[in-house]
Amino acid sequence: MTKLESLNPVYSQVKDPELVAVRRRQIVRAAVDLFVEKGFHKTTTREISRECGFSIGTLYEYISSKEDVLYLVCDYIHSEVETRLTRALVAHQNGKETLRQAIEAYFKVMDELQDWVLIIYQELQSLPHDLMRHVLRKEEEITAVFERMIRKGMEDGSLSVLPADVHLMAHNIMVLGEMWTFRRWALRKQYTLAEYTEQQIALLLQK
Amino acid sequence: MTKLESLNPVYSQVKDPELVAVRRRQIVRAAVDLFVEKGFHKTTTREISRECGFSIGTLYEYISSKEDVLYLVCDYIHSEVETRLTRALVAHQNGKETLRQAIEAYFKVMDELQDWVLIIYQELQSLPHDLMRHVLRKEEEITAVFERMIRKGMEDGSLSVLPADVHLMAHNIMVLGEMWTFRRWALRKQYTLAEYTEQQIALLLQK
Amino acid sequence: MTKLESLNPVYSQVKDPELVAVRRRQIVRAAVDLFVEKGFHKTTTREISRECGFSIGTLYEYISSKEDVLYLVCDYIHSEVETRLTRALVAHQNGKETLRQAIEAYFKVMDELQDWVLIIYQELQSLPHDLMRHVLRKEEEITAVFERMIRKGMEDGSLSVLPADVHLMAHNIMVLGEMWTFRRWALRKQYTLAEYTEQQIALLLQK
Amino acid sequence: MTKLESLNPVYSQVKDPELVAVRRRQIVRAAVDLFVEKGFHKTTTREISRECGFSIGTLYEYISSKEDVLYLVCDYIHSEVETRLTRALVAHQNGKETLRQAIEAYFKVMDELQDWVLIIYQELQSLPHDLMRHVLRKEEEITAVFERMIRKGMEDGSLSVLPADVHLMAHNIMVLGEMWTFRRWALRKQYTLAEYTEQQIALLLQK
DNA sequence: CATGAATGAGTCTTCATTCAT
DNA sequence: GATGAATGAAGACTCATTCAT
Repeated sequence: MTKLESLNPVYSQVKDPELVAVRRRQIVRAAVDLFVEKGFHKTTTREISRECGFSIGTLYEYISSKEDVLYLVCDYIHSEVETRLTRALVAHQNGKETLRQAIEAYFKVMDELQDWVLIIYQELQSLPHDLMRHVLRKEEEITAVFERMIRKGMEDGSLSVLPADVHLMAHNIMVLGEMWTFRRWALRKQYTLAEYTEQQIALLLQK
Repeated sequence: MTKLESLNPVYSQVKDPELVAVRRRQIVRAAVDLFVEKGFHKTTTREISRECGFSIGTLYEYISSKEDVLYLVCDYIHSEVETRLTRALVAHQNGKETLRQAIEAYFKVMDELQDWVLIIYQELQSLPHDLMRHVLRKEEEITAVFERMIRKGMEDGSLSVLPADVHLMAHNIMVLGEMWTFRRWALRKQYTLAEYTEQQIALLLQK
Repeated sequence: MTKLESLNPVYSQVKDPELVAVRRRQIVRAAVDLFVEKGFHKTTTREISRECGFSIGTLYEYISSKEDVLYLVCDYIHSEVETRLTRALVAHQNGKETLRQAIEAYFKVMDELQDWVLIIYQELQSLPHDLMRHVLRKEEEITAVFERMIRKGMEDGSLSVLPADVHLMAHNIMVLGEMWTFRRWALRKQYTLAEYTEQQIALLLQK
Repeated sequence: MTKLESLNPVYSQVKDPELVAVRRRQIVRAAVDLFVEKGFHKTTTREISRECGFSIGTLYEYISSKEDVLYLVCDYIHSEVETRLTRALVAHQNGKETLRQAIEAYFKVMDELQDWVLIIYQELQSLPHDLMRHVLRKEEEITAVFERMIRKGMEDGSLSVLPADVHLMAHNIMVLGEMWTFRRWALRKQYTLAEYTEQQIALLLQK
């Protein structure tokens, strides 16, 4: 955590890294709820500090702009996705089975964190360029997890995917998982998460 | 056009429908450019009116809130997508071939209008609920176009898709097309549009 | 009417005095209702013209500013008060009885036109100085009616009022009548119009 | 003061009640002058803040709408009337004499604060309903002061008023006092304050 | 470290009035 | 005489950010 913190592109006035971590966790928790409820633009810094339980002045001791809060939130959400995904991953005999379970786990995480995932989809654009790059890098890291799994399956012969398709397929898995959140207005009318997952896996892995 | 106008949820003070259509086209043209450049939130109504070449008062004769402009823009973009897609559609002997060409056409449109499509993805959330519904309905209409094509292919035997998968597949086509715009930060590094299209079609239609 | 019109301080583009009178009657009728409903400031000229049934351009053919409408309305209300008051006046044997009946009639008119009278009380201040003078003159004219009656009563011996009090008493009658409208929030809880009238007359004429 | 503050229907962002009181006094002082000069509608919030000596943002830390300023002003004026009236009241032997002196004092206050009283008469209508109720309640409280005095005079036999007339008489005193301000265009031509007071008392107390 | 009052540029929106047709 | 589209100054209010305490 402290290592991540030191890489953190968000500047803080306060020097005690322990305290910074604690306060930022508070900030993220408060902001996520508010962003879910009313979006980034309609949430004020005052509301965030109030929800955090400290003053607006204190808030600005730990960030240097409202966008920083959005970055912290996006970063946290990605971490949460990663954590939960990793936790759910179990190595199986063959790569195909591992991938199938990973997709299932991933879609489940998307469902659990749908409001949060939506924040990333909808508010990312409001980040300044350098902060956006950080977030996109994380997205790519998660994508890479799937890419590695696909390769595993190809190596052990359980999956037959063209080498040229591997990268794309990983992206597809990511997007089709996120799609469960950002197309929920259409998909929820027709599918449960289980049905959606099963059918997408079938299409992806070409039964 | 007048029929579309009458269905239009955006109120105008001005009674002449001809003029309303003309002015709104101006508004959309100006706003699209500005939204592409700086996003909806960072674009001011004054900038829009200035770009239109008329006064802020005149702008408000044709809309009743800034959100209306966003709606007009989203609506226009969807219409443009629909128009170009329809224009590109040619019936072929079998449904599979028609679908393949449709996907190709659709992806091409996504590429051409990528900045515009991005607006819908990024700013839709800023629409009031009733206006958002209108936009989502249009999205569903386009999705339905693909659904019908898939069914055609199933009927003439050129496509073998499970009935339960049809709806989902149509959504996947839509999303994988849009993904070319909202994941361009990753995809452009690896694929040209032609490559991307070819590979996605291969995956979708399971050669 | 045309004579009054010619004295009218409100300028009209239109030369046909007949038409001016007709249109202005429309304007007053529309505006009175709107002013009662939402007050002068919150009523727009557009609303007035819409309520009149003609365009905003036409409205401005018959007035030269929004304040003119207010003046026309105030003037009309005063005329209406005067007309109804005059209509109700019947000469009796003695002046005291005449006055008593006049007060009764006046209070009744105040009650009937309470919403209108309120407009004068509340919006008069929005008139430019010269128009306000016109309205106040009319108020004085009505006051003078009561003054003359009191003098009649003094002359025929039915009323004993000190000469120095005559003018003031007339003003008091006016104000106590108007008070029935502008203090209705308090008076209505305690009195009917009949009770209010009876008691005020008793106090005024010192039974 | 804090007790009054807690009953205050005007919300402030600022927590320190001491400071709120100080700033609001500034606001009232600035606004009263401006309202006297140009009326509520023609006074802008920017002018108020400028006159206060602080920024528009600061103004809005202590109120939440322009109407709040009007309420603060009305409230202050009433308080001032009450204070001055109370200060001037001296208990005399009998109730009639006390009342006479009270009326005199009240009329004197009306004269001193005529511009301020006029604000209440002319701008009250611009208050939202709930704020208007607060103001009217205060008006009733002052009215009740006179009512109690009249009853005192009835009890000690110095005044002979019908029980049914007490309430009305109190209202009449209030209105005839305020009339000195809102009919000054007519009354000033004929009376000095002393004359006006003397004659009204004579009429009210039926020599 | 924490506080929160102060700032003021910036935003959307309104609406009385004009004038070309 | 009638119309109504165009104008743009003006107004209320917001809110991210700072800085003295």
